[in-house]
Amino acid sequence: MLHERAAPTIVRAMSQTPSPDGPARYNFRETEARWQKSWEAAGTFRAAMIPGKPKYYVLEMFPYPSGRIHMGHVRNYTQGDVVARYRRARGYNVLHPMGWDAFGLPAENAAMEKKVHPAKWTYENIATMKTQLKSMGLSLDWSREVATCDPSYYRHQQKMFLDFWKAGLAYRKEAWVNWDPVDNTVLANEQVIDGKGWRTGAPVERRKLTQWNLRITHFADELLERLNTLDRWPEKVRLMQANWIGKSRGARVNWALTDASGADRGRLEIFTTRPDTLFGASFMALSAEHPVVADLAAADPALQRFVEECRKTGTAAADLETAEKQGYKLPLLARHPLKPNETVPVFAANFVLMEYGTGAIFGCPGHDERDHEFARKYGLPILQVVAPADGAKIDIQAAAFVEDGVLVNSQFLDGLGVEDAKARIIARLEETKVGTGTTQYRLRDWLVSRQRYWGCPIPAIHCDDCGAVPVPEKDLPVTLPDDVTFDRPGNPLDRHPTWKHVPCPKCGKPARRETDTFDTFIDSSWYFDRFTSPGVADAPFDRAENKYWMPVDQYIGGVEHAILHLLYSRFWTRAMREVGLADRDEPFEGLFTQGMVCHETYRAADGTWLTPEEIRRDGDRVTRLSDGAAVTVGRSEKMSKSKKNVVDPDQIIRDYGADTARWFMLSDSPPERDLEWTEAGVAGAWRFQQRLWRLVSARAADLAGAGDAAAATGPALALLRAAHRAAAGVSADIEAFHFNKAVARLYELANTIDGFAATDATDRAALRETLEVFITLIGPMTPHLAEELWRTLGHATLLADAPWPKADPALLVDDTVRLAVQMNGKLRATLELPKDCAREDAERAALALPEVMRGLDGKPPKRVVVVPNRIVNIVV
RNA sequence: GCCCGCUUGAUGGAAUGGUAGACAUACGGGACUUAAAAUCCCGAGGCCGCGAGGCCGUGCUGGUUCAAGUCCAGCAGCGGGCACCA
Repeated sequence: MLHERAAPTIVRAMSQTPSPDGPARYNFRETEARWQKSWEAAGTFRAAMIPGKPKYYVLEMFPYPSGRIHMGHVRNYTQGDVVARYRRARGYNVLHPMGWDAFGLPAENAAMEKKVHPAKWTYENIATMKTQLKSMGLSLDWSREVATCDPSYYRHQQKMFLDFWKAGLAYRKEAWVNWDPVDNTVLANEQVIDGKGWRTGAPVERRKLTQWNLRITHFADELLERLNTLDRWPEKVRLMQANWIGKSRGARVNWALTDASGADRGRLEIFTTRPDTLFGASFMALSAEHPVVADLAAADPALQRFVEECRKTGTAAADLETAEKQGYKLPLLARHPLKPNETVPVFAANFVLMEYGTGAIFGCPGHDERDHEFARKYGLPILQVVAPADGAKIDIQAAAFVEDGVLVNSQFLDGLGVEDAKARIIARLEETKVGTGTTQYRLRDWLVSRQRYWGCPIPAIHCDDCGAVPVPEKDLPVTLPDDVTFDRPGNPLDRHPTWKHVPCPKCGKPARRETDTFDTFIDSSWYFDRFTSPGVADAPFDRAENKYWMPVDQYIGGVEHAILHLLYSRFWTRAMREVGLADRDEPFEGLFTQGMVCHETYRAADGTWLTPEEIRRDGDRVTRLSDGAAVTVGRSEKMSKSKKNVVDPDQIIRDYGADTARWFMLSDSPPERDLEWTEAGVAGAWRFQQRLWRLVSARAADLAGAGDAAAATGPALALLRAAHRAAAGVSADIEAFHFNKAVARLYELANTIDGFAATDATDRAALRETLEVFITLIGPMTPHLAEELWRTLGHATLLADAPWPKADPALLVDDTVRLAVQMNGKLRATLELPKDCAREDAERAALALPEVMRGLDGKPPKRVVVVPNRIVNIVV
C-alpha cells in the first residue's frame, strides 16, 4: 500500500491446476464474472449520504500503482471487504472507496529505464491493477476513484498548502538534508540505506539547503496526548508514535564563552534532560554543524577538515554505531553557570546532533555513557555527582552511573533524589536567569521538498525582490509540463527551458517557479477526506458530506506505515482544522494493521533463488523441475522479487477463483500475524468451495418451499442451534477481526450440515433455515459463491442486499451442559447434567461416578469445588 | 543498548483462570475405481499397556490457586520498532 520499493514479478501457472469444470462442479470463472456484473449493474456498492442513517467508513490503504497487485494487496483488501460487506448487511450506510497513490519515484525510474513518460506508465498501471482488483469481487464504490497525480486532486492540496503557509504552518528553512551526489537530488530518510542512495549506491552526503517544511512540531503535544484516546488503534502503533514524538523534560542552560585570554565570546545555550548533573560537567560539545563551529572553521583549516569528515559519515545508523567518538578542541572556554570561577573546555564533536535541542550539550562523563567514552578518550575529568541510593560503592572512572540515586558533590543539591534535584536546580537556573525548564521533542518538522518531477508542484514563485511569493489562487493548479526528458540525472523541472520562468505575482518582475515538488506522503495525508465527495471542484471536499462520512471507522493497512503516513495524516487533519477547513482532530477512529504474506524460499546448489514454480515436491524431497537437482528449502519470508518467493494473485484467481484466494487469506492465520502462503492451503480452500457448492446444490431441490422450522426437535433443533450459534460467533469474530476463528466456525457448521439428514417437513424447514444462515455468513468472505448458492436456494434478489441473520437467543443455550469432573485438578470423567442444576446435585452426581468412587477408595473427599455448569473438582 | 511482542502436535493455529490441541493443512488406514484423480469414512500429542486404563505434556525454573497455556517473579530463544535524541 502506498509506496513500496519494488513491483512484484509475474509468476507463471500453478503446478497444480484444478481439473476442468465438469457438470457437477462449481464453475467459478463464469459465476464470479456474472455476479460482478450484477453488482455493478445494480449499483449495489455505490454510497450516498443518507442523513440520519448510521454510516460506516471502511478504508484500506490505497495502493501505489506499481504495475500489478500482489498478495499483500489481496490480503489487505479481502479483510476490508469482509468488514464492509458485514457492516452493509448489518444495516450501515457503508462507504468503501478505492484510489491510487499515483505520484512517486518508480514512475521516474521507469521513465529513465524504459523511456516511457511517467504519466503514461502510471495510468497504464492503474488500468491493469483496476482490472485485477475488480476480479477480486470487492464491494467498492468505484465511482469515487481518485488518483493523486490528477490535477483535479492535487490542486486542492496546493490550495491547502497556501492556507497553511499563510497560517504559519508551512515555511522555508535551511536544513541539513541527505544528498545523493550521483543523482543530484535530496533523498528521504527512508531512501537512504546503510548510508547509501538506494538507487545509485553512492554514499550520501549531508548538504545544507533551503527547503519547505510543515510545522508538525506545532502539534507535537496534541499528537502525543490524543494517542491515549485512540482506543481502537493497536497499542503497538500508539507506542511507536509516542516514541517517535519523543517528549522529554529538561532544561536549557546558558554558558558564557570566553577565549583563552578571557575575552567575552558570547553565550552558548545547551539542552539537557539531566540538569541535576550540572555540577558534574567537565566539557561542552557542539555539533559540527553548529554556527559557532562554522564561524571558527572559517579561519581554521583543520577544523574545516573535521567538520567535513563529520558531514560525510554521520547519517547511517550502522555507521553511527561503530563510529568512534571524535572531538575537535575549540579555542574557547565555557564558564560554569553556577560555579563562576570554573571553566570547562569546548569541543566540536561528531556525536552531537544539530537537529535536536540546541545542537550543543554539556558533557557529564560520570552519568552519561557517551560523555564517559568521550572523556576517557580526551583525558577529561570524570566527576561523580550521583551516588547509588543504597550506598553501594561504584567506580565512576570505569563506567558511568546512569541510574537513579542521591546527589553528591553538588552544593545545594546534595542529598536529594534525581527527580527532586532536577526541580530544585531548574528553579535556581530560572531565579538566576541562566536557564529555563523546557520540554523537548524528538519529532522534527516535516521536510516536504523533493527534487523530483513526478510529484505535486509546490505553488510558490521566487522573486529576487519579494522573496518566496504564493502562486495566486486563480492560477491553480500549477501543473507539470509534459515535455520533459529523463536522460540526465537531476530534476527535469529545473532544466526545463520555459516552465519555471514566470513574472512575480507581486511586483511583475521576472521570477522563477519553485521547481521542487511535494513529498508524496502529502498526497496520502488527505485522500480519505477527498473520497467523501470526490467530484467537488472548488473545495477539497463538501463540508456536509465530509462531516457525515468522516472519520474513517475502520482503516486497514500495513504496520510499516505506523509512523510516517499515519502521523502525517493526523497532522494534516489538524492543519486543516487550524485553517478552518474541517473541525475534527483525528482522521482514523479504528486502525488495524495486517501481517505480511510470506512464502517458503528455494535455493539451488549454486545459491541462486528459485521460484515456487521452478521446483517439485515429493514428500520431503524437493528438486528443481528442469534437471532434478536437489533444492534447499529456506524459511518462510515476506514475498519479494529478490528472493523469488512471489506468487501472482492474477494466476491464483485464474486457476482457483477470487473466492478461494479470499477464503485462504482469511483462514488459519490471525489477520495481524504473518500468513504463510502454501500451495496445499490454497488447494484446501478450493476444495472447500467445491464442497459447499455440492452441499447446497444437492439439497436445494428438496427444500423449495420448505415451511416453518419452529416446531423442530431433536436433530433438527440441534442443527438450528448450531446455525444460530455460528451466526452469533461469526458476528463477534468479524467485529473483533478474528477472521480465522470465523472461518473455523463455518467449517464446523458445514460439517454439522453434512451430517444431517432431513426426513420430514420440519427437518427440511430447519435445514433450509440453516443453509440460509450459512450462506449469509460466508457472504462477506466468498461473495460470488454465496450469491450463487443464494440463488440456488431460490432467491431472486441479491444476497448483497440481504440482512445479516439475527441469532435467536433462545437457540444459543442448551438444556444440558457437560461438565468436567476432576480429582485434584486432573480430569477423571465428564458429566451431562441439566443446565443450572443445583450445586448439591452436581456434587452428588460426581461422587457417584465409578471413576470417582475408585479414586476415593471409600475415603471421604477433603473438599469439593463446584463451579456451576463448568466443573466439579474433588480434592482428596 | 532501550522499548514492544511472541514461544501450544509434523504444520498454521483454538482455548471469559475451569475437559489443552477446536478448525484446517500435511500424514496414515479403508471404501469407490481396471487404475489414478476427485469424493466419502476412520485414525492420530508423547510414553507404558493385549486391554481396561495409567503417567507425562503449552520454551525453561520457581510461585499463587481447589484448578495455570492463561496470573506473578526470574531466565532463555525468536521477531519487530527505535537508536549517539544529551
